[in-house]
Amino acid sequence: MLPGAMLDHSNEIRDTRERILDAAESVVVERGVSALSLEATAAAAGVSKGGLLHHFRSKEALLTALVERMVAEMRAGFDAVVAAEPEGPGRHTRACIAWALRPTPQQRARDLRLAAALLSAHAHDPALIEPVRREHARIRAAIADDGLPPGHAHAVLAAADGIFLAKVFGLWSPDETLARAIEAALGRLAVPC
Amino acid sequence: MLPGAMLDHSNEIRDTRERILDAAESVVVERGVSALSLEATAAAAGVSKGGLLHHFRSKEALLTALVERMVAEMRAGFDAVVAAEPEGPGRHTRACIAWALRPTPQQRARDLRLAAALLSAHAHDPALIEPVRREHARIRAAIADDGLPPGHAHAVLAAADGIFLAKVFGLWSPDETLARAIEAALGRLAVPC
DNA sequence: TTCGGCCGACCGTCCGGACGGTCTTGCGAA
DNA sequence: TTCGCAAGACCGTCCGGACGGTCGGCCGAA
Repeated sequence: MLPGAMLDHSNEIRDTRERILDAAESVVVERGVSALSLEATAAAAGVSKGGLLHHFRSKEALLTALVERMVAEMRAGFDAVVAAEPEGPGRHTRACIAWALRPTPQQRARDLRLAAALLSAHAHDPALIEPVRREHARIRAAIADDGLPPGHAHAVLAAADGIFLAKVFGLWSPDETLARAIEAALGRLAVPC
Repeated sequence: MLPGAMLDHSNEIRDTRERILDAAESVVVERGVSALSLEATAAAAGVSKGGLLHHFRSKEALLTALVERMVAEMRAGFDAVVAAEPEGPGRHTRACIAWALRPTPQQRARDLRLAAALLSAHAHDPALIEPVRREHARIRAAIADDGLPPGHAHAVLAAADGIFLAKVFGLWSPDETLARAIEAALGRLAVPC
């Protein structure tokens, strides 16, 4: 056997898991939280129900994995935005602004999927989104130690949360012009005074 | 029969409906969205399942009524806060700040119930929260015509949304000190410049 | 031949909703 | 005033279907 084959095999296993997670998100995005069943997920992933349960021993395990992957993606995305900001006071706060109001195309596509993971996990059991709470606390800690007045930094964080969570519920999303204006307004809070 | 008795009867009917709606919210608050079944709601309301279905012909009808009541409460609450703000530019924007960061004790107690209605309705069918979307649009319209730069006003609205929705998911809630600091920071965006 | 990923039939449970019945209430006729 | 009756609030049971999860077996790769 070629080493490549082993790699392929290993990747296939991993791909199946990822494919199932992708499928679960797709079901929620396209048909709503209430349609997220093991059968529907398996069908969308091109796998039998037994096959799905081979990878995730229960629905809760599936949702836990969904949340973990979501948090990892959010963390990586946010950290990348932080890295793109110049060092100095207000760095993390400005990163919040950029993350919420200057989403990359990939981020834009992923937002709905992150929302799907958050909503479905929370609907099944609010305790499942504990990793999200921890990640939020991590960002709050960075924000609080950002060299800005705490009120300013947390106001910006709240606004970023609001932009994202309003999109989660499909309540509202600013158009490009308004996004730039909001960005400018929040920017006024993100500089040392 | 006394006239009072007729009134009592009429009130009882109304109370039963309200009691069922209260019970549904209680079930969600105490046991999560996934525990919201007609049976559980009926039991919590002290009514049989048949009795519940007499007042709400389907689960969807129950959730629709829940959302309608929630929106009416939010609208009344917000309008009251607006009325308490002095007239002039930025009035609605400052009302957003007060609504999110200076909740009355009653508001505080109701926030969890509003969250329960929002989450359970959205989980069942995202289309059910359409009234919430309309109410949000109404507030946006008021905000946009508030005599402030649109970016500033919408930044404040986003922050208010973020405070509330973060509480919906149990992600975070600022303590009293931080709330005052955030209020002050947002206040800087809510005055004509 | 062994092993692990995967299949698909099956089970027990729960849920939404239907239905027929009971009791109280309001009201018009006698 | 009283009696009968229609209406509506509410009850308790039942059913069809969907869902989460189990289990024994299949099959290709090592």
